[in-house]
Amino acid sequence: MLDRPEKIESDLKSVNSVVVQILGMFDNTLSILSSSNLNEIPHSPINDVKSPSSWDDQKSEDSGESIKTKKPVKTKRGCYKRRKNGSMLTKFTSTLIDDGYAWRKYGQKVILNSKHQRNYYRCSHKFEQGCQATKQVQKTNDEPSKYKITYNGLHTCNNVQRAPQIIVTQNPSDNSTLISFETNTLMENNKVGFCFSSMKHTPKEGFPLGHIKHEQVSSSDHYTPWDPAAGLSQVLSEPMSMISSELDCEDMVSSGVFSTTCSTHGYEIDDINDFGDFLFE
DNA sequence: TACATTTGACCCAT
DNA sequence: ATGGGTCAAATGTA
Repeated sequence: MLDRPEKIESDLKSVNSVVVQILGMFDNTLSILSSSNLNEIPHSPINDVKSPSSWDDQKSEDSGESIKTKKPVKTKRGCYKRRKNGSMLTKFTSTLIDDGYAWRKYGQKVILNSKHQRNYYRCSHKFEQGCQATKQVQKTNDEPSKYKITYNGLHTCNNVQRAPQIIVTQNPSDNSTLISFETNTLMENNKVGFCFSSMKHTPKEGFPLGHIKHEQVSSSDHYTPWDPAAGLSQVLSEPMSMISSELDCEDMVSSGVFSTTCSTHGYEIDDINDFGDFLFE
C-alpha cells in the first residue's frame, strides 16, 4: 500500500485498518519497553522505597552514630540513581503552559547563578502506574523572564489525552513514503512528522495555582495544551498553522533525542535517526 | 480526611 | 567539596 499511493486513495478503509494495526503494535512495543526499562533500573526510587516502618528501624539502628559518617545504605531516604541521559526535552517559553498531564511538585531548589528557584515535578501517577516522567521548571535570568521547562522520561501512565492518527503521505519529489502521526489533519509537508500523541485530553492541574499567581509573567495567562512528554513529536502533531502561531520564534524546543530547528513556518526535524531504533524512510 | 505543597535533609555525580 | 535531584515529615487546602 505504501508503495502505491494511488491505491491508498481508492482504499482508505484498508489504510485505516493497517494504521490501527500499526498503532496497536506500537502500543505493545512501548509497554514492553517501559516495563523492561523499569526492571533494568538498579536503584529506581520506586524499587528502593522502604516502608515507613523499615525506615524507622533503620534510624533506630543508627542511634548514637552520626548519619553522615555512616556508609551509604542504598535503601535510605534520598537514595536513588540520578538519571543521566534518557529522553530529555527542554522548552523555553514566555508563559507557563498546561501540557495536559497531571504533575505533582516534589521539590524546589536554589540554583547557582540563577535568580530564581528551580521547581521539580513528577507525574501524579508515578506510584499508581509507575510513570517515571518528571519535569523541571525554572525562570530564566532573561529580561523579560522566560521559563525553562525540562522534561525527563516519557509518560508511561494512562493519563493520555488524544488518539493518535497516522497520516500516510507520499513525497512527490523523492518517492519516499512519509508516515505522520497527525492528530486530524493532513500534512502538506515534505518533512517527516511523527507523533506518539496521547489518547484523551483531560486538562489536569498543570501548574499549581501558586505559580500562576506569583510567577506568571504574562498578563494573558494562556495555557496551551501541549504534550512534551512525547518529545518533539507532539509539537509536530499540531496543525502547522497552530505551531507557527503559538510557538513561532518565541518558544524554542531542544532535545537530547531530537535535533530540531525553529522557523516561523513550524518545526523541522534535522535528524530522526536517534528516535529509538525506528527509522522512517 | 485526603490529597497537594513546602522545605530541610539526604545522597549521587562531578 | 559542592551543586543538584529526590525524599518525606510537616504543613496547607478543599
